[in-house]
Amino acid sequence: MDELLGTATAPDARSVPHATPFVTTDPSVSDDELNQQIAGTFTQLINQAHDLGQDVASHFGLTGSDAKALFMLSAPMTMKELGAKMGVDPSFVTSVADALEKRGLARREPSERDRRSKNLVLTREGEKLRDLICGEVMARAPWRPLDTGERHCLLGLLRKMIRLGGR
Amino acid sequence: MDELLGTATAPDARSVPHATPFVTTDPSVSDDELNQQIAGTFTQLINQAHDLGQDVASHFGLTGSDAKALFMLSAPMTMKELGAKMGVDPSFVTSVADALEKRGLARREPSERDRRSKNLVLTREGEKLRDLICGEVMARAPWRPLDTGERHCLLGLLRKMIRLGGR
DNA sequence: AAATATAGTTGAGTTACTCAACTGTTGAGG
DNA sequence: CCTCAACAGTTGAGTAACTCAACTATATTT
Repeated sequence: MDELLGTATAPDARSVPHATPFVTTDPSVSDDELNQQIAGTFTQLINQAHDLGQDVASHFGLTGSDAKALFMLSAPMTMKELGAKMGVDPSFVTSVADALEKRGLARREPSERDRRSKNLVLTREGEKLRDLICGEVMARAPWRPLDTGERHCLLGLLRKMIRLGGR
Repeated sequence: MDELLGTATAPDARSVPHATPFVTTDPSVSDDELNQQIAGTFTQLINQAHDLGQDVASHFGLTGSDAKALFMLSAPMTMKELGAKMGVDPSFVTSVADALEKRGLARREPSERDRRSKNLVLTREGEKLRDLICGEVMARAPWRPLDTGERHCLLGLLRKMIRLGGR
């Protein structure tokens, strides 16, 4: 966890691996303007992505949260872990797990190490549906119009934002 | 990896104005993997940004939607326009407008051209609060760790995604 | 053995919406 | 001018996506 930054003094080229943007810094745009424009497009994109998720999920008869959980359960994990990964309260994990179990997409398996905790495991059905949904989302993902190079660049920027922007 | 640096072809420059990413396309990462990783970081960022919005809004005693509306009302507009901009149902605009009006942050002004429609206008208070919130959000925005060049690059990519990725 | 912490559940409440049905206004066609 | 469909906004009911407080059943610490 603590390779957080590598170093604060590292050159930019290293901080965003695989994506070294050589940019024509346009001096006609002030920093404030730039930030405003990023804020605008960013929120638009967030809405777009959110709607995409909802749309695809409901198309397959799931709520957005259920689909999100399905996606994250590629590897089995305990309720607590899923809650942490989804960033939600444990009680909400219960209702999501209930929903998935009711549809036969996942099951709770008692942990052997700790009888308080339960592992969530996808069933075959669950895996199949996850793959279907995943494919549909990818096919309509917002980065569809970007070429490979641009995608690498995007990933680098996203990672830098997450590493340093969290909290 | 570095040997490819700078070999990116010039034509890319046209596709994303003001942001010309010369990218080291790493062949060790498959397209599928790349997309998966983008999907993961992207959803993480979306959550982060969403939480930021909620957090700042509630810190100022507003709901997230109210703050969003406040931000978008920099220029006055009709309910319908605000609904379109926020991407929500007209009926929800009513409740947001009610909330803002009740707090004295905005008021409904009857349109002169069309007596069915009403313009939403921020009060002085509304403008002050919007600026406060805006400042707070900017100070904690996820692109905080990006330098100016990287921000231009990001904006270019975001715009390309919105222009071509939307429905 | 007792006290405390932890994993998960239940129930109540909130926020952020949508949808269907209604009111008052407008604009186009007869 | 009159009608009538389309439209802006509102109301009320319902849903999705949560949180919070309180509880149960284990686990860990003392």
